[in-house]
Amino acid sequence: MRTRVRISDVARKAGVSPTTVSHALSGKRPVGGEIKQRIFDVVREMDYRPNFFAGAIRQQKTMLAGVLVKDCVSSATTMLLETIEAELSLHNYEILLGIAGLDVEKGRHLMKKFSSGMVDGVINMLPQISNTEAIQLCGSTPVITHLRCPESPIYIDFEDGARQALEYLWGCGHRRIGLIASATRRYPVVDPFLTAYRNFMAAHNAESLPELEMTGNDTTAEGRAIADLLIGRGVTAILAANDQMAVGAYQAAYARGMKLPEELSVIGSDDSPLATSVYPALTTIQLPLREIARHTVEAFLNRVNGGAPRQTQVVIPRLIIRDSVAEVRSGTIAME
Amino acid sequence: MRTRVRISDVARKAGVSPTTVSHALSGKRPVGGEIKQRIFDVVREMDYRPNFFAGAIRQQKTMLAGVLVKDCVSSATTMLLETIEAELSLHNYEILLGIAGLDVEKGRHLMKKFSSGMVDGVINMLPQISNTEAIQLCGSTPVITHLRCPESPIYIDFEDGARQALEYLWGCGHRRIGLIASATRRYPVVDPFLTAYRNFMAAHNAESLPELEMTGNDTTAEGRAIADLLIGRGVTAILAANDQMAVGAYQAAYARGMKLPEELSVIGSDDSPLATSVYPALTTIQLPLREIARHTVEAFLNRVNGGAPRQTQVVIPRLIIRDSVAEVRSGTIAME
DNA sequence: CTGAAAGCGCTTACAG
DNA sequence: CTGAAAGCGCTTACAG
Repeated sequence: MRTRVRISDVARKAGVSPTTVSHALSGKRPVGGEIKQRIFDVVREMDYRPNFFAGAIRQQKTMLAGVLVKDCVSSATTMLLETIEAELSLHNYEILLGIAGLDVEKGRHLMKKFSSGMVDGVINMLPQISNTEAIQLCGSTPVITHLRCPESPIYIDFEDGARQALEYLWGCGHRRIGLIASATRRYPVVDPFLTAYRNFMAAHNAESLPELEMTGNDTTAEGRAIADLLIGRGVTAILAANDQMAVGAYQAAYARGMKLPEELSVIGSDDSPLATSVYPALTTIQLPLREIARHTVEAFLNRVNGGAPRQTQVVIPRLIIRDSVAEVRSGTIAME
Repeated sequence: MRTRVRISDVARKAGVSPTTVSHALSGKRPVGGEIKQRIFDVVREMDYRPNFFAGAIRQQKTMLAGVLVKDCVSSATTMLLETIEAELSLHNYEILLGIAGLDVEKGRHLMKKFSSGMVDGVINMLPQISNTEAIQLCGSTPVITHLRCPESPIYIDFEDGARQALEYLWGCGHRRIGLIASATRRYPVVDPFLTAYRNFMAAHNAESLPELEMTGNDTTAEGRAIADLLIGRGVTAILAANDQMAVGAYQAAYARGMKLPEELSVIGSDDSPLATSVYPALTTIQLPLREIARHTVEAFLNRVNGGAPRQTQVVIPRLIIRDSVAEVRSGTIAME
């Protein structure tokens, strides 16, 4: 029972050569009608399945993409992973999944292991491994680093997304807007949310208000603590660099007995499932995931097939308006 | 550049046979100190990495576990996937990930593909594919179906978890408790939450209150709609079969301007990241994930190594008390 | 239209 | 301690 049936078993039983069985199955060469029929019958009867890797080793292709992620729980990764999977499976690629946490060593280990012939190429989404290091670790196996570097196939214009959010808040009369930027998103240089914030305030002749620019580590708990500080400093609205931290702002407000969105407006980023789970539903910056996945996979396939790296594609997020932003009461606007 | 270096390249350069290189690397046979040194030097210099599958095919082991999941977004799957990964990687197994959605055909396709020598065994977590069908699809490749069947290595005693939650609510004075059971969890027979609810009410000489037993499809939206009905029927507390639906109950209450937990107590299940993202933090039933993953992986390895299926292990969830349950005001208790 | 033989890149009896 | 040869299960020139 535990012993697999091989192509030679099928050949023997069908009274032909393995070569013919192989060709009948792959269709790469014509095979006589009657013989073909007999082969298919035997295949069905014996439940023969060609050993995938025996073929792969001969053809020098595994049809596997190694995908390295930090975790599988945070919604940003998870949503991306799922769209990338969908896109890859369109091209008959399966995913060899590596979950490395923030452990540098585990990341390196996995990348080396994957690139020893296990996969045709790897997609590096690990924050702890730079593109340069990834290339070195992967040797002759092509690797693309997902974001965070000039060589990434995709550049998400977070700055524009943040600008859209700020414009919307401004249009609703908010003048004292708190920012919770992300400490992990440092490409280019600093979190684009911070750049957007400063540029926006400058463009509107508002003071840059450094006491309202904060940076958090992406968790709800941190979002809550920072938001509490910001509320203490009199903000009427908060823009957070991800939904987790935005939801932390909800908690800070609720803990003070404030009403949302009347007493505090909040905007998040990512449009994770969280955004529609909380009350009121969170207005948030949505990433064009399909587009991102498509470009990423295209770049991956291109590299796997020996093409040169392509130009980075710029992608623009979009503000999804839900129920977490209210107009500032006229009294407050007059203050301006 | 794109051409890989083979063991024979290393052997030639080091002036030894491939056999010796192989043994030096695997350590399966003593190799002379000086020669060994030379081999290691050449390996480093040429950046040689043994082709994983060439070895695998010879050894009839791929060290890959095929894991089939419905999605990668819902937190229950995601948390489980991550713990299983951690456990598998302890045994040097990597995960070949298949995301099948609810599509029956895609699930079948992946299972067949995986079992054609790609993996040593598969872990089936797809609701749409029963254990019987999985076994048939996998042929000679061992497969274990994660939950939902008597042959599963794990049985989570959801009924006991629900009982704990009901007892806690009862102890806080709640008498009119609404239930939102899960439509997808039908093993054994019906959602154990429903069984627990009926048994509990019977044991406390309470009427079974069929108008308070509802079933939802696991989403926040559905949880909200059902909770709205239940609130209309005068419940003081709601027990939901997952956190998503529990959070839907939050939304229903907030939409009516009710205060949580004073005017409505809520308990969820799974202890997903959502539970600590909402306000007030959700009291919920926690699954012993580590234990589940450990047993599952043990069963997997056992089957892969030719062992017979083992007995199902029963695992008990545990109520995590946070801030979403309040005591019923004395006036209401008097009603009893 | 069909088959015998070589080869993918390794590992492992077998022989020394 | 070392190497030549066979073999893992396929595919694909090569020959007919």
